Amino acid sequence: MAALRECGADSIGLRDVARRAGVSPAAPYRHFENRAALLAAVATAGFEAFRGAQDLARENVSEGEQFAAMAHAYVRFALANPQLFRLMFSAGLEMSRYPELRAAADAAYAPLARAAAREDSIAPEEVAVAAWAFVHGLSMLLLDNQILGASPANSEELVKSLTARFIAGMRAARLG
Amino acid sequence: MAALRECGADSIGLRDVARRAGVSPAAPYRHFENRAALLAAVATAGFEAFRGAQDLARENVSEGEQFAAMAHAYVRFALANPQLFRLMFSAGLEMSRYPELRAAADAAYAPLARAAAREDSIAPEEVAVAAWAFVHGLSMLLLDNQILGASPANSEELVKSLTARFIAGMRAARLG
DNA sequence: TGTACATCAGTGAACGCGCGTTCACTGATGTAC
DNA sequence: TGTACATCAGTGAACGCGCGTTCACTGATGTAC
Repeated sequence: MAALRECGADSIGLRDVARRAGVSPAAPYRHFENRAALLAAVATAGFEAFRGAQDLARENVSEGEQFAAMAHAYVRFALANPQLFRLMFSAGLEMSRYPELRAAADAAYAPLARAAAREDSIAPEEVAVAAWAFVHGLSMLLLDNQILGASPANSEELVKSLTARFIAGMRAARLG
Repeated sequence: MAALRECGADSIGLRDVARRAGVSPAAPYRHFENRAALLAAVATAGFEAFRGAQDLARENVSEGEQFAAMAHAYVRFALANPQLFRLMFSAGLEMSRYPELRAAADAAYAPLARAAAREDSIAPEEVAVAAWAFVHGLSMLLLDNQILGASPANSEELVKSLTARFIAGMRAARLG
């Protein structure tokens, strides 16, 4: 069920979901209180899949390369599931009203944050947020086609070199 | 006219704009071909205002502090004009169909890119995009209330220290 | 100076559409006796 | 083993709504002669 709307159009609606599930528009109300609750559930599933991708990315990778691998996976997930990614981060869902969503989002962020925090023992939380901002911004700009000369299709090299550069910055600052 | 919709609600519609301008729903068609053209025009004005804010931020600031000043201004603009910012970056406007929009967006990015490029003479364009991704991601995460413990209201300190950290990284990597 | 005309921003009513949501209902499933 | 009943996912029609867009129109403004 969660898979359907990842490749969706411009926005996600309750009727869309019902249609794709081959079911009448009223059927979702058997399972969700309203549209927002449904979206929250989809976003929660999205964060869980995202977390899975992050965990997968850091498997069989030496500790020093984990952050890079997860950053690549972060952007790849965004580009592969644009609608889902937007829903997860920019749909204005009230996390406070959906505790599982909050939990899933936090859990999804944790591995990346941990890997980034390892790079700076003095201010681990700060460096984690900075790293997050970097990969998230890169994802967004690519998704929104804002970077002149880069498209979601040909972005892999750009992502790799920018990430390497960012990591070099983190490490150099730590040593200095 | 451009000022009205900055404090708008969840999304911007043609009828919204007409309503706020105190005018009938059909009136905008005297000036714009359709909704997309109107949004493109608003976004263009947004980028021009954004560019103005960036230019203002780097005035009377020593060269070494320009990037920091512009990064702060970038985030401040996003938080002060959430709807406009989203329209500019995430509304899926086809820049190729609206050359003035493309031009305004490029012009708005230029000052920040130039300041970032000064920090690394070997790969100035790369460092510019990385810096952009960082400030953009920070803006987005704050706007979307994703950062636990930070809200648009109390974010100033966080932005300052993260930016300082990012700059330290850029500079340390350059020297190393 | 005065009249005729083109221009053009704005009107207001209407259109078709898809949305979220409600409603009384149907029909299959599983459990109690 | 068979009957009665509760549960519950899904139906399909309807609701009110706001949207983007079209249409024939009005009325003011400025220009040509």
